[in-house]
Amino acid sequence: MGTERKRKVSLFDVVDEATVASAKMNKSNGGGGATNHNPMSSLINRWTGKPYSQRYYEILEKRKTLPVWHQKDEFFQALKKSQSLILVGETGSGKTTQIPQFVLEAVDRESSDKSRKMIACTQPRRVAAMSVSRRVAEEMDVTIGEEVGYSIRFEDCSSARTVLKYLTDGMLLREAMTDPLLERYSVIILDEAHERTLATDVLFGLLKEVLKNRPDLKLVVMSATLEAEKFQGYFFGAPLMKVPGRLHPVEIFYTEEPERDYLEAAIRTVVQIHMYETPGDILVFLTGEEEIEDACRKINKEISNLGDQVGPVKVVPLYSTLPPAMQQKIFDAAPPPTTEGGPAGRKIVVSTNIAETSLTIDGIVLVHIRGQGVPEELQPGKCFRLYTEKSFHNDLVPQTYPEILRSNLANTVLTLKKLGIDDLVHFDFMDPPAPETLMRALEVLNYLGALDDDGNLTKLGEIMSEFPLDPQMSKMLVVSPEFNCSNEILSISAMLSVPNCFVRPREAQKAADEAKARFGHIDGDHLTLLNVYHAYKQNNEDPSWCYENFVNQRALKSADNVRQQLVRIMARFNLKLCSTDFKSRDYYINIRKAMLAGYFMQVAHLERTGHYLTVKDNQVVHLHPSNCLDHKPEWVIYNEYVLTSRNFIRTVTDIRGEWLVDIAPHYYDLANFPQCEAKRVLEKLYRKREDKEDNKNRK
DNA sequence: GAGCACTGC
Repeated sequence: MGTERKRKVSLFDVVDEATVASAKMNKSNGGGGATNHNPMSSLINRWTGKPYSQRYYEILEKRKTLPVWHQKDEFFQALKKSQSLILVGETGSGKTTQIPQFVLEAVDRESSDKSRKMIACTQPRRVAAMSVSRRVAEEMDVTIGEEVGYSIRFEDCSSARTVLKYLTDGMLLREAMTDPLLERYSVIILDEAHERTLATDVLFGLLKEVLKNRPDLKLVVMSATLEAEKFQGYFFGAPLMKVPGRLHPVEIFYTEEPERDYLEAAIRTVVQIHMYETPGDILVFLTGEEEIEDACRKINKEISNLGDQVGPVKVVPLYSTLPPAMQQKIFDAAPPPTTEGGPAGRKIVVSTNIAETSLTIDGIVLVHIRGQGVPEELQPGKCFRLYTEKSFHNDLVPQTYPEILRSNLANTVLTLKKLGIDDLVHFDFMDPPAPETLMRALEVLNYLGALDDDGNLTKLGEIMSEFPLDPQMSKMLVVSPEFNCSNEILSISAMLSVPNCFVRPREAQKAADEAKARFGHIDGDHLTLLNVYHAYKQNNEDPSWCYENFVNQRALKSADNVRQQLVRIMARFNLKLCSTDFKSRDYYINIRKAMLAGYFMQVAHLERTGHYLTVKDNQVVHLHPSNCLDHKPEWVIYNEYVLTSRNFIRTVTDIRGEWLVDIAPHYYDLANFPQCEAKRVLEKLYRKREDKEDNKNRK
């Protein structure tokens, strides 16, 4: 009874005025310390049942300066009135951290029922889901993973107590596959909707359906100004609320002349900022992992060469394949001065575009960018652009074409089928893909046996849809036990799912090529990848072994992670984990056959002219020079078709024509096969097979 | 004889 009363008193809105007053009072008393007598300390945290910490009040005071706070009541009313709501806010408005808390407060007012449903807030990127949820947990004075949590691939940091869950859009889509009405949620917030990821677009259409069937569910779509009216029109004319961004003075500097070597220019600029600018952290944008690691090393080296005349630095890389614990380092504080009163320390974050939007790193005041992102609203500071002003206006065209209009949809269609969407043609996409693209996807899934001839999901398709992989790869995995090699196919799938594991530094190309050749398997690149994985495990995942053999340890570690996830899914469907005896001559043959069972649509045939032609669509292709074959096989399967200086097929493996006829006769049905050399060869193979069967029957 | 990178499950 007593706790009930305390809880009611402690609701956020009641706390507001009083707490700020108390925080101010504490501040004027000399602030902060636990020894202070806080007159409001009797206020109890609604979630933990304990008094709020001093820090809570300090943070609350800061939160109240965010633009979004001035529209809190307006938001409550809009949310109450309408099932869906569009919220437009620029970076810096505080929407990502505050709106979910407002929603929580609104829901909490309506019902304090313990069996209440969760609030979901989606983000397009993992780092954002993780970092924002931590921030919100701190603001609410609760432990991350308890009342506030997050769920991303490989890491579920939530519990039965969780009431507010941040997750990636892809993760929510996964959840919808087992819970099509998303019944564990009462409110769904789609953040950064303007990014229009494939998952967001599918969620749009799905949620439109779900809202009809669940009058109790509410949807908040949050977006930057772009296309807000389009969202409004799409979501039944939902009310639109605008939140201004925080205005920060950001000075922008351009280079006078185009930079020849932007990496070198970036490093030079960072060093100069560190030497001459006022304290504040630095954020640098570069293009990729290798470049970032390289830049971090060089920055560290250059600054340590300067000795004591400059402050200490902490250089932190940030990119998606970095393990989460390393990504968290971007939130570490800048190092203190080495000597008392000496030059200030600085944190330097060197990042890909994952930090470009939707991520606020405290203390960043100097932004230094290359590329198309324009994070001007971060905080007061300076932005150094390593290109000319002219180039900024003329050359940097924002790419706004949604992913769904650019992608192969086989995987998306499989997901939609699993979600119970039968009529894809009439599915309410915000931007419908071309019908041919959908038809092509349906056809591929039918050939793979995931859909029957009526377009219905088969048992096989249902299992395939559970794997976070392309349908070809899931098919190969699901059938691999029939070829007695699921362990090996698991390893190959994992290796194909991570960034290229072969490192080839400019200064040691020859040594790197030699190292790669030692893993080479004459039958193809897939088997070479298998060799690398086996060698990595046999050497106990030793980092120095990786370094000496020019393989990227992070890629292998991540492959191992992916493999474990795939193993769990295999177990869920009682798919047997098995291997052919390594000494058997069938060991590699079985693996190659299993791969073909998934990739029979990605086959090329060597013509007498010496060129490869892809089957059915007859495109001239070349083996990518990174391949490790010592011969030109008559038939190959390939993992990727890359159009660069020529048409290349990359990651190729030798397979036999006979297998095509045995494993995928439905695809290699010559009745609808274009005239070509491959067709004539296949005709012979079919005749041979018939003869064989005749002989058998005669015996 | 070689275009790179990034995001998500």
